[in-house]
Amino acid sequence: MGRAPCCDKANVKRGPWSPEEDDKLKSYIHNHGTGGNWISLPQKIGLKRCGKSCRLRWLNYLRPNIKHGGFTEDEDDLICSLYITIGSRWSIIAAQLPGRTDNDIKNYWNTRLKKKLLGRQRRQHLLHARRGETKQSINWAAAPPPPPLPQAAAAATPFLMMQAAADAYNYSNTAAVDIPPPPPPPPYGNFCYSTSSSDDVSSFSHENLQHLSEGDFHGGLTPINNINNNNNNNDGIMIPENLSSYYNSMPRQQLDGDISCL
DNA sequence: AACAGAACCAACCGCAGACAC
DNA sequence: AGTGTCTGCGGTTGGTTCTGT
Repeated sequence: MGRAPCCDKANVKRGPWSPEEDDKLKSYIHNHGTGGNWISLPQKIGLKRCGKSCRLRWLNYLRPNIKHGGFTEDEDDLICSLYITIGSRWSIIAAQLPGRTDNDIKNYWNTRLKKKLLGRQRRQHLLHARRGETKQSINWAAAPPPPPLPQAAAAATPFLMMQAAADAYNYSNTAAVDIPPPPPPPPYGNFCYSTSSSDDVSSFSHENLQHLSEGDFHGGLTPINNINNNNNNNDGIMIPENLSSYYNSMPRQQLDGDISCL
């Protein structure tokens, strides 16, 4: 036999929390802790809430030292770098940002940061166009079969795909005439991107990746805390040292799936 | 001033893995 | 060992606020 059901959904209150409910939850947890069981907690306090809802409320808003809003440029950069590195693992990203919750970061990313990043790409694209610079065209159909990548380089693939998504965005928003959007990028697309951009996050071309060894990603990683101190010389993919082993242990297929939303 | 659409964000939903029985 | 619940996570929804016309 398993455990008792979570809660009777017909008899639980839903929607925004009142200050009274917040007070009850906060003072109970302050005095007794969660007791390791969120499901039974609302009953003990006399709250008509689902245990899941209590947990969410506590973790995202009531627990001490939570920061809301007012994300700094440094935090923006860190979130972008981590997203590029590990995808939408919000709990891991939140763990790198003291006082921030995964929900907060997720909302912030979805509503602002994603656009900000794409906006940067777009501006850069326009700048290149204005200067008369040309980028190597992306020939999706004719791309040769990808040679095997070193494991760590393969781990960077989500970033390349994100770049491809950003470029697809640029193409579809800057063209004078309607050009059909490019087809979805192949797993290891034939991309070419500047590595000297003024963007906070720089990239490697696929070709460059071929010449990188695992050491370039592991031993020679740029520690994530250094990102904030850098200017325009971030010509690499930055992986937090304490996350690189975790990240590189993940199956590639799963990681690629992380950016399917783009 | 009124309305529409966009942006924001708190909360809910559903899934997968962990775990109790 | 098997069953079914619990927990934690990421994705999504829907209400509220903001902004532009």
